[in-house]
Amino acid sequence: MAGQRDEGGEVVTGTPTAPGADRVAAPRVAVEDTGSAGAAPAEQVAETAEPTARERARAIPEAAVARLAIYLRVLSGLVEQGVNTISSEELASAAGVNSAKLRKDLSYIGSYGTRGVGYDVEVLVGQIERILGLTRKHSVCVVGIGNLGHALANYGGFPGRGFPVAALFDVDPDLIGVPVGGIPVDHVDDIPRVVAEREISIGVIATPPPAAQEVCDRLVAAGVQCILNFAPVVLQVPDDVEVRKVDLAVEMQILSFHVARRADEAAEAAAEGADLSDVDGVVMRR
Amino acid sequence: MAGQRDEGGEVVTGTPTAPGADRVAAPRVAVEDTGSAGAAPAEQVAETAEPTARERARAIPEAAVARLAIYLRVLSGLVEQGVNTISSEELASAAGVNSAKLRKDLSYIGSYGTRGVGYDVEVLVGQIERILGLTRKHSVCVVGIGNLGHALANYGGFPGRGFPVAALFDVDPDLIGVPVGGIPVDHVDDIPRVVAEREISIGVIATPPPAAQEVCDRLVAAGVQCILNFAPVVLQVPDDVEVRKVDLAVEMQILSFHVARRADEAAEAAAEGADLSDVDGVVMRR
DNA sequence: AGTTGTGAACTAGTTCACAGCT
DNA sequence: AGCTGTGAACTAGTTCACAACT
Repeated sequence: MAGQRDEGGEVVTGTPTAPGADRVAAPRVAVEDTGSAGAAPAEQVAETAEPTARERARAIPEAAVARLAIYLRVLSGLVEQGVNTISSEELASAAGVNSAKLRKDLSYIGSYGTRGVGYDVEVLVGQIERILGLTRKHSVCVVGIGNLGHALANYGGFPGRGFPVAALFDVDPDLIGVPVGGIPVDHVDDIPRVVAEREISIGVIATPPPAAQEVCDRLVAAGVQCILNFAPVVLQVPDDVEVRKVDLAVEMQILSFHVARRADEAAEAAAEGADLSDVDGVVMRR
Repeated sequence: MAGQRDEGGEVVTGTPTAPGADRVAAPRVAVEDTGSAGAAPAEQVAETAEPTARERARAIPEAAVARLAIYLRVLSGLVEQGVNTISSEELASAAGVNSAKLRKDLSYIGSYGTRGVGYDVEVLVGQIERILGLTRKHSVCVVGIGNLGHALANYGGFPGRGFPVAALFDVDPDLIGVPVGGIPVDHVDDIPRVVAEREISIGVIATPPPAAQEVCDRLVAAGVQCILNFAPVVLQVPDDVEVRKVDLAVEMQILSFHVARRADEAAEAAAEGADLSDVDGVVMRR
């Protein structure tokens, strides 16, 4: 019975060129279009149209990927409760989506259900983990050990297993060497070495805004291709780097927008329906 | 070059869990849907087609709202730098979107640009603030004063101004009364009283997963209609409550998916294009 | 009978491209 | 000459509705 809203978040896959040459801007070469970027020798390989297993993964809509992660969490809970089988209707309601969407999402990863019965919980867990790439380990580093960085480091091994925090970085000399959540903080200057040594594939930026872009550049230079950015800044990265951001200010402002919209609606309703027993004029409900 | 992707959100503010029921749905009835089917003659009031200021706000796509918040941040930076005017092209690039999208987004809030010139930075700041409801104060409470709760409380007055943290709650007796970021922690049992007294309109949930739903219920019962949820749980709320979530696990897993996809593509490319010289490393193009 | 998997229809969101104003 | 604002075209995502299967 609930209205639920799911936030995507923003995926920023590459942006204009180098950080320095900011306003160069060749005339708008649209997104991924045909053009082989300028001098790049990159030629478009033969564009085969056969849907291999790999193609399949590529074809999963971004929005569905986010939901698969949620289904996985719900399913993991079910495994622990000893549930073996579940229908799309049940799983959907536990995940806060409707069943058609759930089935469509699951169909992107294959056909693992049994008609008339439902889905085998363990099978589904396995398949979603496979698609999400959770069968391999992804070491994470956190840059910026302030309030938030501390909190993140202390989660000790991010969300569940599979995302061990393998390094922490900061610029503050007083912090270097100090263990937080069991891991000693390194200096950001050591990013190249440490990232390589510990095979870090995901970088988390929790620095103050002014430092974020430079930290990002360093991570990218060190080979990190996936970044989770908590700093309220729009990062500029090359095309082959994936950035997701978590932006408190934006979230709060979106909520604020809804508060305002709601108030306006109430005012409007009150204005015309002054006669109606407005009842739910203000807050209330339940 | 500029590959950019922006993911909006899913809008299910009033999902009637009843699968068949709806379907009538005149254009926008929305939000306060059929719920009170019986008594209240939810007459469609005069279906005026005039775009009042209010109507306008309602019509802004969710995805655009999120971006407006980003434009606002960029613009605020420009104000400080003393910039007076900016073109859609420039602002777009600073915000990491393309100019057509930016202009379309701004058009939802009105026409404040000057053809041949651009936008007046201060005017735009004012208008976006107005639309996002930032002209009023939105008091916030944080429930769950663990690592994350601490970090949030210490931001002291959330993102910029406008979102003062007015209360903190926890269940731990050792925490009650202890000031964090200047605010003494109250017991969750006091949610009803404190929320009312301090006119809190936004609740932030930073509790462990098992406690999240109950805390949410309490906040809702206390009249909070907007919730930002950090707990990895799908909250069930009534239709008139807006929930946004920040889910670390999901973010990490989406990144993991992209790492995997990338690796697959690389493998694939290597498989067929073994002859090609391009070899410039991993992946390219999307 | 019961439930999945999926084309087809629909809705939301993005980009194009250009008329219209300064 | 330049830049905004926006209909129209397009793309992505969601929901419907039902055939296919157990």
